[in-house]
Amino acid sequence: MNDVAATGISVLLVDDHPIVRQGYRRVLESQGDLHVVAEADNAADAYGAFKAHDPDVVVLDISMPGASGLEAIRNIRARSPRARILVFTMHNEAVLVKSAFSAGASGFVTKSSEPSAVVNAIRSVARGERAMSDDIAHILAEDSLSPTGSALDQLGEREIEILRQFAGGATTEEIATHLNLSVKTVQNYHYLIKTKTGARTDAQLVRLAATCGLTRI
Amino acid sequence: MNDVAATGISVLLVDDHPIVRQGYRRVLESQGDLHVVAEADNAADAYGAFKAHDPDVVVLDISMPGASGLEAIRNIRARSPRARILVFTMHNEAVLVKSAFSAGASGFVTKSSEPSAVVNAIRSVARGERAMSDDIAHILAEDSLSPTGSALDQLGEREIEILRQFAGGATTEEIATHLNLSVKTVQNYHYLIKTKTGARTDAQLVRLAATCGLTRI
DNA sequence: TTGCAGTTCGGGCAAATTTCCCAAGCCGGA
DNA sequence: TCCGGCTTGGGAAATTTGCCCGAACTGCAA
Repeated sequence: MNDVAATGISVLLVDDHPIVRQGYRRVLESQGDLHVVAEADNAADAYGAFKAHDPDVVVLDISMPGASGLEAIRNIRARSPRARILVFTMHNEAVLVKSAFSAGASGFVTKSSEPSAVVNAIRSVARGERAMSDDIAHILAEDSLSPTGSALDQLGEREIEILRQFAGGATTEEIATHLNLSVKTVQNYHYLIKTKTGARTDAQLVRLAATCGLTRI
Repeated sequence: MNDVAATGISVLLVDDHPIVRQGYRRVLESQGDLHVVAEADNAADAYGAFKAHDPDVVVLDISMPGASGLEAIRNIRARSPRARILVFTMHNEAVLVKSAFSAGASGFVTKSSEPSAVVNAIRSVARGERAMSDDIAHILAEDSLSPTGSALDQLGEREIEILRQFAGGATTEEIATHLNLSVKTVQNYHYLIKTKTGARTDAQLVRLAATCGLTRI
């Protein structure tokens, strides 16, 4: 690992908006100890940039076109398990946060956070600690009060199948017919899937299914 | 009007993410002729800041909580018809662009644009010209050639806004709070949107919003 | 063999939401 | 001026959700 104390923290910025990257770069560099050594504007380039520059921390927005940011996290971590990745996005859904962490992220900070919170999160992640912004901690705390599991891997075979059809746009009756189940059973699965994944909305369920590759949009 | 040539261009930044504002501020100020004289983090404060500082250009992200950005545009223009407003957002839906211009915006630039395109757009708008980024021009052109409008074209601007938030994972109550509406009204919009678009399921609605670029997954 | 744990399947019932229908206010165009 | 569309919400019946429950079936291990 780099000698962080002596050389400062090197950062790889991944975000699809050029001017946003430029803005972050200036904010981070004004801190003195943070140095943006590379940028990438999509998930596919992120790993190449990571390999080329071996940054201490990857700061990455998961809402990007093309491959999902979650995939980028998995991609980088699979080949460089010591990589520190800080997710930095406007989204604050519990499902997404949990997916990001289980994909291998070290931190999760929303864009609503103060700049100081963001740079502190970068420093924490560089030290190998876990970091998240206050709003994320709150959402996760709220979510953890119900004895749910983590994300999609907690679902059984049937639940996955029903989630797939549901996210594909099928109605409850249609799913019941397809699978020769009673409507009530499908409704119960629907409810179970929501509680297990922590989704509070059907829309969140669809987004989860999409980000996990269960359905294509 | 201010003497732009002699004093430079004063800018009011409106965006709900503190670090994003900070980033823009640094990028713009590095240009020499652009000066950020005020910031606002929501549509409600935008007009107050405008009145207090009388900036040459308002740079505003329309995807904000609270009153929609479109409302902020109308708000400012209604009371100060000479205001120059440049919409600066990640969204690139033709419907949104048209709504923004008819609300009184002078320009529309996406965050995918190069920083140089953004600052040039600010200068154009300050000179009283209309400005838009290349991708927006392309989308508008494409849209005007298609005989069959997108499914979103039949929706009003409120419906679009509610659909965006819904597809983003917000609950009915959250949307009602964000937009200062009764839950009942949001429910009615939800129903109306479904019937207008022909979606029979919330999941289909999310997919529609995603394929139309209203939301990203 | 027994027993435990997990998955699948569905009933029940109160609470919430969806589905329609309706109305009033506002604004822009004919 | 009148018409039509958008926005905002009330009302009431129909449906779904949220959360409880039990039962059958599986595999697995003691």
